[in-house]
Amino acid sequence: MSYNFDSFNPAQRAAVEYCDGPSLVIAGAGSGKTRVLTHKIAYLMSECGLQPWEILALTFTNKAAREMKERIDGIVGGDGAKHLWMGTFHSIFLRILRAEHEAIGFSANFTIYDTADSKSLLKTITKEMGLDDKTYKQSDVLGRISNAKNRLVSADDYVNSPEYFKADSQSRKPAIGSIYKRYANRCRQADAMDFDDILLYTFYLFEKNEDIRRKYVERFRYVLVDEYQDTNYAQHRIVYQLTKERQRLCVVGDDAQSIYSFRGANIDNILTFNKLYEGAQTFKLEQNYRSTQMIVNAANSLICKNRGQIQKNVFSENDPGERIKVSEAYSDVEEGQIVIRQIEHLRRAENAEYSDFAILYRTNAQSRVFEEALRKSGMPYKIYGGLSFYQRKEIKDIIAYFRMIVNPNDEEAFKRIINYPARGIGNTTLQKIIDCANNNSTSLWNVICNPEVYSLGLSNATMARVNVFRELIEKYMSIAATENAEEVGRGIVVDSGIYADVHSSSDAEDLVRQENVDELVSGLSDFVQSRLEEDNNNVTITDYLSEVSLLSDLDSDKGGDEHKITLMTIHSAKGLEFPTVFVVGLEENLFPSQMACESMREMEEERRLFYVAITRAERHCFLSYAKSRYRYGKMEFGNPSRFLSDIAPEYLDRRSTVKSSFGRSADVELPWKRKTNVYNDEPEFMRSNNAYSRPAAPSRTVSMPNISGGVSSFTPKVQNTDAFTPVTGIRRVSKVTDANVTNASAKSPEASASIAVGKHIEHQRFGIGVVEKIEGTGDQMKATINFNNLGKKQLLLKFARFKVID
DNA sequence: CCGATACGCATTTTT
DNA sequence: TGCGTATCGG
Repeated sequence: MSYNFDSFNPAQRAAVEYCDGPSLVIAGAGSGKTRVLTHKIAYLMSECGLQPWEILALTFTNKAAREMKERIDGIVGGDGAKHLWMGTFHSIFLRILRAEHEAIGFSANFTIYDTADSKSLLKTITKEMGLDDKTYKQSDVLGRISNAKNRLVSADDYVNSPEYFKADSQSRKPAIGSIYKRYANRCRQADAMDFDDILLYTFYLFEKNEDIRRKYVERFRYVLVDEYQDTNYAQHRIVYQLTKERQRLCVVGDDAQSIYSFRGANIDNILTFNKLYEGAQTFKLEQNYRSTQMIVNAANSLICKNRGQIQKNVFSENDPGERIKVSEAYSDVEEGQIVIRQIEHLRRAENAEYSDFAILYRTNAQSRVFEEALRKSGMPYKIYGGLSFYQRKEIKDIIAYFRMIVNPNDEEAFKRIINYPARGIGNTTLQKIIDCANNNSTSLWNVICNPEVYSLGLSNATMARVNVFRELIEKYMSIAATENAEEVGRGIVVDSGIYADVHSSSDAEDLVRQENVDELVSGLSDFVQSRLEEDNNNVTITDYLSEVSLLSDLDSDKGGDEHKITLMTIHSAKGLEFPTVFVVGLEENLFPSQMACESMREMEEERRLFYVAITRAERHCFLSYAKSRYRYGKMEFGNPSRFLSDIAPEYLDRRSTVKSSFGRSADVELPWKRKTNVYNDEPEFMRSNNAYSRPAAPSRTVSMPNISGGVSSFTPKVQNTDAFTPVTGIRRVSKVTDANVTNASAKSPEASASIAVGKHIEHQRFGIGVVEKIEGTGDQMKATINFNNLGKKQLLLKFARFKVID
């Protein structure tokens, strides 16, 4: 009956066991946080009598949610985890908003605008309002709006707020309020929400509909929040709405690893948790099981330079380990070589795998040099970051068609595809449609569906072209509810002319587009397939869209990427660990970033970022900086990062540091030492975003054409197809042609016939498992399979792709 | 309406 | 440097 806590330390165990009231788990880096979280959920189910659907567990990534579910199934056995309400804030609340759409005045199929859609709409709006789009840069304006929403400030609140108006006026952007107002109206008109709206509307849904709030309070008998240090105010308040009566919640996080305040995360949520939830128990997980003592100590000595943290004592009882090595390189290229030499050395000395290494940097642009160096030396690597699959133009175009079919009022989708592929509808025509829609407070789609009502004033020829488009969309709208997503998707890709368009030429660029389109279609096919296997319902394009709208960069760990060196930004490395980590580019104005030097808040966030970087390392951690590097095509000279001197010297090995042969010596007279620490922190209510650009720091750029010639010859090709070239975003290794896709979805009647309880089968996606139960007959025949890696799943044999192996 | 060329401007980004 | 957008000419 009692839970097995054998392998837990006292703090971990206490954190798992305490379920009666609010609790805050401060989980130092590498302290087994995920383990506590997953076991706590298992414990709630097995020891506290909670059903999985009575538990709400909020994470920050889809990947985290997926991995935790798998681990929970592993602990509990069976497939209970799939009934948990576990997912990102956005996906969980989107689900609730769709169910309660009437209460917020949206239709059930409202669209989610991604950042590009939002910016595009803002651009349209600034133009309409006759504002200068240099003063009202879309990214700035969107940042402001986003920030307001994250603080639960609606458009109406905003225009009525003297503070916001004053701040905007001071930065000479007094119209932001009216832009926000107009933006919000347009989103509503288009039946669309942006990412931040998901939280904003959830808050208002609960705030204004007590009955609905009660319903979910009743449902969620226990609430858990992971990465609490990265929640913003809106998320924090929503959690409070759901937990204030019962107070049964557990938040887990580490204030020292808060690195997303630029996106609105508010570290105060975790720092003041005990005030909001009085009597909350605090548990500190302080033993680090990941890293050597040296690494932990070095990280501690760094992070204690920040103020205002929760007191804790992270320690390691692992090997003492070796000091952190610091290397100085003359150039960015040499820095790459240093890293490579070190990898070669450790491969020989410790028999290390390529996958044991990670190269972490502050900005994506830094990946170039390492890519080049690794390619030259023939080492396999993979790069994370860059354009995700769903951000590619050809993919966005297709998705825009899907969006139109599901919600024809979607203005951004409309703008994107009205003339793609080209059908002779230009900007003038589009502008007329938009103006007309604005004047009549309706959607673009309504305007083209009722041209006589809204007197569009288009020529007959143009109107005819518009009608072709309208009929195309209408045709698919009418079949979207009954046909499955794959049929609809294939149909639209061909019918719209996209297929012909990407096949119109065969240069390298177009080949990539073709592959992407094929990949989307095969992804669609996979999606339909896996949904069909698990239940019998029709899988529509609406289902598909609601699945992909919150999937930004599809976690590319699909396989085939083992045995490779990992290159990524420090931000994306959060939560990961590697035996050996290289933190590169430790230079002033790069890390810490130039942008962070004005405010202490941001400087401390940079320091936490460095802390995160170091604590990714299990055994070896290497730091490096280059005295010169190419930036924006120019050679720049830099100084070593102040962070290097933030680490206590007894944990560093700076032997390899060569004294500078030109310029200033690294350890003497550093520019920031002359500065007193006066930071211009913004007023509290507009903090933590990038909405206002700061005055640029004086440039120290020096042009050095002679040197630049030599170095620029390393410049990699843009489009590369050799074997080591990583593909950013997701990749499916298999090339799936039309024919293959159809074959792949074929049923396997022979397999279904020979299946029996006790037999082993190999499923195409789920791997190997044992048949535990068979029920139903004919098309309804289902089997319960216990998969080795995934636990139990019910499959509908009619659709399942597997073979019997014994 | 589309292509070519010029300009300007650059963090981090789980959603 | 190199990408994304703005503008002009066909």
